[in-house]
Amino acid sequence: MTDNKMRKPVRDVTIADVAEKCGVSIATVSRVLNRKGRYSVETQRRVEAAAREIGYAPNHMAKSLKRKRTEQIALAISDIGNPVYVAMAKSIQQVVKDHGYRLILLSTEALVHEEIGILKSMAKHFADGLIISPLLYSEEHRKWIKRLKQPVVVISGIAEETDVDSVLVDSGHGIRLAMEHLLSQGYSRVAFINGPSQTVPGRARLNGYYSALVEHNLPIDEGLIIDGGDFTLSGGYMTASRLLEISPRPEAVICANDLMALGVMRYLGEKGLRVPRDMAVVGMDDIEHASLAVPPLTTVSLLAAERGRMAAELLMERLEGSSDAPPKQVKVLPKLVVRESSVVVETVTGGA
Amino acid sequence: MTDNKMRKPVRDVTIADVAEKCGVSIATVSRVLNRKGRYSVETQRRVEAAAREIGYAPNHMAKSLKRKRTEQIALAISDIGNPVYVAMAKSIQQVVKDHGYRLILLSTEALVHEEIGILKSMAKHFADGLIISPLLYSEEHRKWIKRLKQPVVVISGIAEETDVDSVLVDSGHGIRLAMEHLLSQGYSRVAFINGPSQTVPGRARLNGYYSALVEHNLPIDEGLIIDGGDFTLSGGYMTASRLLEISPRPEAVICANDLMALGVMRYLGEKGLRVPRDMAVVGMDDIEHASLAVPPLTTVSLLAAERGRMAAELLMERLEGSSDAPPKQVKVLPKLVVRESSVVVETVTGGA
DNA sequence: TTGTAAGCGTTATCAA
DNA sequence: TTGATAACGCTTACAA
Repeated sequence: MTDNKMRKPVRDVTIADVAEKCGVSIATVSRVLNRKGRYSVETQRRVEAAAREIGYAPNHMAKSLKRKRTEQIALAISDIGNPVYVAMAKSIQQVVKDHGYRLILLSTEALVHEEIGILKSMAKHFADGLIISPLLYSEEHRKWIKRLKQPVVVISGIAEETDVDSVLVDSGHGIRLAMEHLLSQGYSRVAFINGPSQTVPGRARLNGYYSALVEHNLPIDEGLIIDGGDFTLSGGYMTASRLLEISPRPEAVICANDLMALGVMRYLGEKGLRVPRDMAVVGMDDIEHASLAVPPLTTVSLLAAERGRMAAELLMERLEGSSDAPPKQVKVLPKLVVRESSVVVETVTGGA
Repeated sequence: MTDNKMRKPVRDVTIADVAEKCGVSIATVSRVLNRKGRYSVETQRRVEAAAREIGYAPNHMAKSLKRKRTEQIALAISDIGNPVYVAMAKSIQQVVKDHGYRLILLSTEALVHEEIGILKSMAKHFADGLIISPLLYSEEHRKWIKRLKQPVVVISGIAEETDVDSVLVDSGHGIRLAMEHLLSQGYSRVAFINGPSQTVPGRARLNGYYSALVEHNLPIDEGLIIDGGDFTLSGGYMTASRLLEISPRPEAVICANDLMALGVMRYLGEKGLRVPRDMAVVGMDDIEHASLAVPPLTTVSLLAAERGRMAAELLMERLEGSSDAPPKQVKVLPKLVVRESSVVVETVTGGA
């Protein structure tokens, strides 16, 4: 209301301005503002007052250049729409913030060249460290990660590479847990809807499915395997129709992730099939939507939040401590979470 | 395998190394690498070869300091777990990338002091521009935004502030659309589950509910209003019980967003109530899950993706063009999306 | 067409 | 306890 046409000042206020303002050198100002070195209380008072008064804010670019650190951590994930990555991001955020870093989230939209692009720009020093959960682990990934000066932590499936810190979870084993559970419930014809099979998680899960079959002396029927597309809700929904084309109809289906499982359940619901009575459904990831689905979805937790936390801690350790310790691989075990979408419904007659 | 203990080089390769390598000055290297100014083809060849050979990557901090631009845009959103913000982020990402900027996503976890923190650190020049969708618009927000040198675009409800570029949507009007629709379907006792009522969207939606009642000469019954907590799935689920405590039971419910509506539908489902037969449900936002819910959820789209795109374009315009043009406010109209969760089910007897 | 040199805003190493 | 001053790695006049 009162401010008439006052343009924002064109040059911004620097350390030199506050130095001049209170008649000390820029060195002193820097010392006071960073609480480094020695200075009198009186000087401190004056510098701080001056800084506040003229609205000084340290220039992050200059600081970074000089200190050779940006105080930023980059997190590269393939899809911010996927609750699993959201969970990871949140726990990572927590850890890095506690250590004084800002987390910057980079979404690659599942594009490999975007991932590589991020790796490349790490070389340009726009962050001090990187946590990446690559969909693919190509030779190019390896090459770039090796070349980087900053520490990198990979969140992935089983170890593709032992040269780099990583947090691993064997999602294939998760699929085996799911299969075991279904068999124990009496289901034996179990279909599998996979995500993109060329990706690391896609491949791991498919292999898990195969080895579960082998493990239990079940026949391998390629007709029971559906390539689901893209790990999304609508991906699951859209491929579900192919599930119903299989004949005889499978008794249960394992989906490569919860989002797809949810999509499948919805399709089944629309077609009038009841879960688990007409078909049992198991997912993977244990996202929030899973527990609130109707019926609540049985799933295999891959402990996303915990993996995130661990990855962040690994990174902080590198950043703050022994940067030349040998690479660490920390493993996490998938955990079966049984809910109603996969348990045989007995006639409820009150249990004793 | 072959690489024995070769430590990553401690100093990284600079423009000076390239210059030395091919016997030209650093100025020439800079010119070639930035394709600026004049140089012979021969020089270009040599510089480029040398750069590639010794693995030169421009130092982003130095470049930023000199050029006074980071080539980064910050996007501050309150919850990366909310699909609405994801949709926004994706379309913003698209636009800024096309203009050569990197988008960095900052999640405030709905904490106001985090929002302010981001505003403050903008003053430190860690990004060239900011898009923010504040939950609250306090005096402190205003103060900081005004002080910033970088352009800021606010994505919000109805204009709180005309001093800054903004993309607005009147979500209160959206609630009115929902109400109108429900009334047209014959529902008249309509409850309202709100998100946090101290937030901008919370307040706007509540006001929308009131004015819809007034508009249609309906009695205002505070008993029909539930403060839902936090705009999340489980928030909706958990408050749904209070919905059923209202007596007589409302015929329909409008939820302040889809996530909460989905939570409500699940609760109702568990309690054996059928939607819309026993209670109609309408949400807001039109997230992907809404169309795939059972039954598909009627909702009011607030055009998140489009608002994101517009905000980004506004920002790019500021950055590339007339930075002293008067602030722009662009408005977007909420749109009703009718699905099955709110339409009275006639006995289906085949249409003409 | 190329090179020299002056910054960008800091931090940090010296002396004073 | 303070102040000059030299970097940090780059861009960009200005000269040559």
